[in-house]
Amino acid sequence: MKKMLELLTEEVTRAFAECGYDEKYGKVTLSNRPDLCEYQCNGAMAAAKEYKTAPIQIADAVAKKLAGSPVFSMAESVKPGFLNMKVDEAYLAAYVAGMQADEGRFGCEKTKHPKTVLIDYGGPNVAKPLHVGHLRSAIIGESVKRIGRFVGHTMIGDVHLGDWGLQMGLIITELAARKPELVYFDENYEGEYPAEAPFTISELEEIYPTASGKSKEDAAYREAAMQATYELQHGRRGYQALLSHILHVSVTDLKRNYENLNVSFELWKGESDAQPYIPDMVQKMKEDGFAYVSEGALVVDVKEETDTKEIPPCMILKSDGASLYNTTDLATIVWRMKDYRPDEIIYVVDKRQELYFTQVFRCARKTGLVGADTKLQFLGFGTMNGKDGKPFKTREGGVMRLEYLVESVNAEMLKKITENQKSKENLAIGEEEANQTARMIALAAIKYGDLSNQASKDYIFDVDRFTSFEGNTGPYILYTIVRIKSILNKYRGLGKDASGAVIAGVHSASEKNLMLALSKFNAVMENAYEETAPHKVCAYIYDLADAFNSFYHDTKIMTEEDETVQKSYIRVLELTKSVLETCIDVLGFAAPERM
RNA sequence: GUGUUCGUAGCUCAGUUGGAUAGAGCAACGGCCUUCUAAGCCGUGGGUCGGGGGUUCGAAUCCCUUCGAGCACACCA
Repeated sequence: MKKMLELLTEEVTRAFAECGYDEKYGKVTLSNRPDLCEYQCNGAMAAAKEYKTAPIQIADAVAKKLAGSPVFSMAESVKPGFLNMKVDEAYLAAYVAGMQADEGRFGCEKTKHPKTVLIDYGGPNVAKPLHVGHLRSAIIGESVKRIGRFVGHTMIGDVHLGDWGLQMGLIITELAARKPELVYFDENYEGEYPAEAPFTISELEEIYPTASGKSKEDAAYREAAMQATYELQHGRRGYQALLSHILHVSVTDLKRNYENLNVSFELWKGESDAQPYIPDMVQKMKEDGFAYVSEGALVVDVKEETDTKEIPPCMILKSDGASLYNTTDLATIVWRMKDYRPDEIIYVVDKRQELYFTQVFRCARKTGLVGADTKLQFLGFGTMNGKDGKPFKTREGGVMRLEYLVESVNAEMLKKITENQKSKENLAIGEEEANQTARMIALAAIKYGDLSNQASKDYIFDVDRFTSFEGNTGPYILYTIVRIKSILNKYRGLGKDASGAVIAGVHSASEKNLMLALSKFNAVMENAYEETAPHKVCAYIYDLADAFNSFYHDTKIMTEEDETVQKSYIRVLELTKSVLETCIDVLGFAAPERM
């Protein structure tokens, strides 16, 4: 379906043309004076210059042409040269009915030019628990992926595991110190290695920080870890067997954690997967004359004339010949292009890495790793701060595990639900349902709290505010959906059925308002994808929920006596519910049945 | 130092890409439940959009300048 604004623009454009003015002036936008009108067109003021005519004269003429239009119930010209319009009720109702007939899409067409988009988010490290720093990447990335998918693109999420480097050597070294008898450390061993890992996830999570701490104080220990890293990377069998154990144990745990956040990845690739591509890539960069030695390191210049500041070259190899983060990221681009040929790669990363990624992107482009037809997009997100405005920490000042954060919000939510249940004897839910509901609301609180802010800005993670059931919060959105579900259940409980009915006209101002909000759905979704801006979906559902709640308040649906009108209401409710559910689904959470 | 992002109500944030009287939520105050979930709805108060200058019919939005804050600036990831 065409967007409402497109349809209105077509109509106004026609009027401009009929008056002899250029069509480009007919653009209709949402009104910023809702007290005066629903839509407006400012084209007359722009046209005034070209035609040397008073804007109000142009607006008058166009308004006259719009009189009697089936699209507008009101179109008038105002003071300087505004065109103010209200959409016709029957026209609007028909549009909304069209949305409903469009099962699952609600008027949002899939893109005519579907792209393959690889989206890199998550970025957890193997053997280290997820902490709050991983939260934003997961939440934002998942949402962008879902929005893209809804709009019709092929979205491939890659977790991009941190599974390479010294950390692996550290773990192996510590393990060797604790259990030297394991076959993995026997260089002469030639048999098969055990299928069972010699450690659990909690041991692993303890081993790494211990080893990391020791290496900072003990030079010999650090040396051993570096040696182990080297041997691992150069094919020592026992160490590679250990690596796959570490990976397996760690990834299993990571998957469980991400699942709790309703976040999933199509690809579980890591930095280690890029390593095989490094030698050829570096070789080619040298041969093509892009890479040269500077201060001992191999670098590629990425300066451009339009730069407002000196951009340092992109380093490919350190002066000791070792690879580094850049090398891995570039080699990752190599396999991504080879295996998936994406039209676009989106990096959902902390915004502090922006300069670094411009270097990598320029280098990839310059050296031909990606062609001009592949877009590399940096989606940087801001820091999650505590109530004090400083980076989020535990009470002790440490990094908070993501699991603990989620658990504490779950607990807080369960407490609130339990309290609330006391006042609702007839709606009381069991303990198990309460637990599950609490988790759903908690997730909505966390995700909505994050996503409703612009991704690129820092934001304050305020548990009390996010878990509040009042105002612009996730719980408020869920509550609205639950209210709708409740009416629909009651309606069906009476043995009634409105499934064949059509949305028949507008019956009140609040219903029109609700329909106006509904009609924006397709434009919002497309725009949210184009601007990779989940917060626009949040703003939309808040508006929609608000419009619904007003409608709900002054419309008695169950006691409506006119059967046709009642069915029409029910259909509007169903559509509102579907649109809200579709929206929260792309944001990555869902609504319970009751709360 | 260079660059960059930002500064909007007491607090947390929007602001449709230059439009009319700058909007929400929280907090404060006042109304609305014998009727579909009051986790709701309706209303009141609260602003030199950091300051100054400019561009034009018109600026929170674009340009300059100034003050203030955050962040980044090749062998970490």
